[in-house]
Amino acid sequence: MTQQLPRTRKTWQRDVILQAMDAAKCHITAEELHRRVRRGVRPIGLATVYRALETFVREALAEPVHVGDGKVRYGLTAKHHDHLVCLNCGEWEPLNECLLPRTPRRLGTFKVTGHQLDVYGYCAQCQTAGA
Amino acid sequence: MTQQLPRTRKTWQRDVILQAMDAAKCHITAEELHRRVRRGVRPIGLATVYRALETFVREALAEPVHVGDGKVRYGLTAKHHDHLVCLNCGEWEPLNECLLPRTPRRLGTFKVTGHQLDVYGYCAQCQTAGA
DNA sequence: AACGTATTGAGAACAATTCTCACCGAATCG
DNA sequence: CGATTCGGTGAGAATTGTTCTCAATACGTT
Repeated sequence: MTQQLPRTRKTWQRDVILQAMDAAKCHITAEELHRRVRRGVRPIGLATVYRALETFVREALAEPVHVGDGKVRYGLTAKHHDHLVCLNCGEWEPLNECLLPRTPRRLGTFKVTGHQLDVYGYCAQCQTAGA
Repeated sequence: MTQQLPRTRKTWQRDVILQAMDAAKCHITAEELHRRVRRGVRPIGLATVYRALETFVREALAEPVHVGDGKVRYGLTAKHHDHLVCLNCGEWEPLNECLLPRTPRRLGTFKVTGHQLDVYGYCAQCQTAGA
């Protein structure tokens, strides 16, 4: 399944999408990103948002997260942070301190560029609810 | 979104599903689980598999993983392990050593029961391909 | 400026997951 | 032990996040 990376071209759409990601406080879904990005003068299609995100991920510029519901969320690698996820209610919140401060650069032949950590458990509310 | 946990009842279907999960070497999808489970004497519906998995997750018996494609995979918490995920080709593999051996039991008011770590980067093949 | 080719947009297509609803059966209570 | 209650089950429909299609556009190079 190895693929040669095609040369990526610079487009104003990707710039806008990157700016929107940078403006976001936490990881956001492609749909949410699309909603924000379409407010601009020139509309950007949802498919383009998905494709841009795919490219960003391949370039290790962005990282996918899968907390909570079935939607994938994306964030800039530069603004990396992990999450607490409640197993009972599904709520999640960003985690300030990174529990994995220094990952090794390599693991065997694998070249490491980043990570995504979800800490599972129960939030305060669900604990008192009898979880 | 807090929900009271209903008392869960013991059913043979859930036992079968749990056994199938225990027999699996790594995390597997609900569909794959269903395929294995339907081979038995009495068939089990796909919806039941999804519902059982949801219950197991709420009880911290199983943990969801989202490596690679768009499918969610599940594994027993007891057999926990993390993954390496290639950003370019999407391939992934289980990671033997856990990079986060001891998570704190609590983080603020949050009660920690486990975690899921995805280490991102590029596999050997994609590195040589010019990634 | 012209060319080759990656990128875009809109909607259709696809697929993983959830929902619906009638029936079943595990746990509880008298 | 038998009745009752309410969570669980099955099959398929429905939902919805994501990818695909294809003609048109526009980077970047020559």
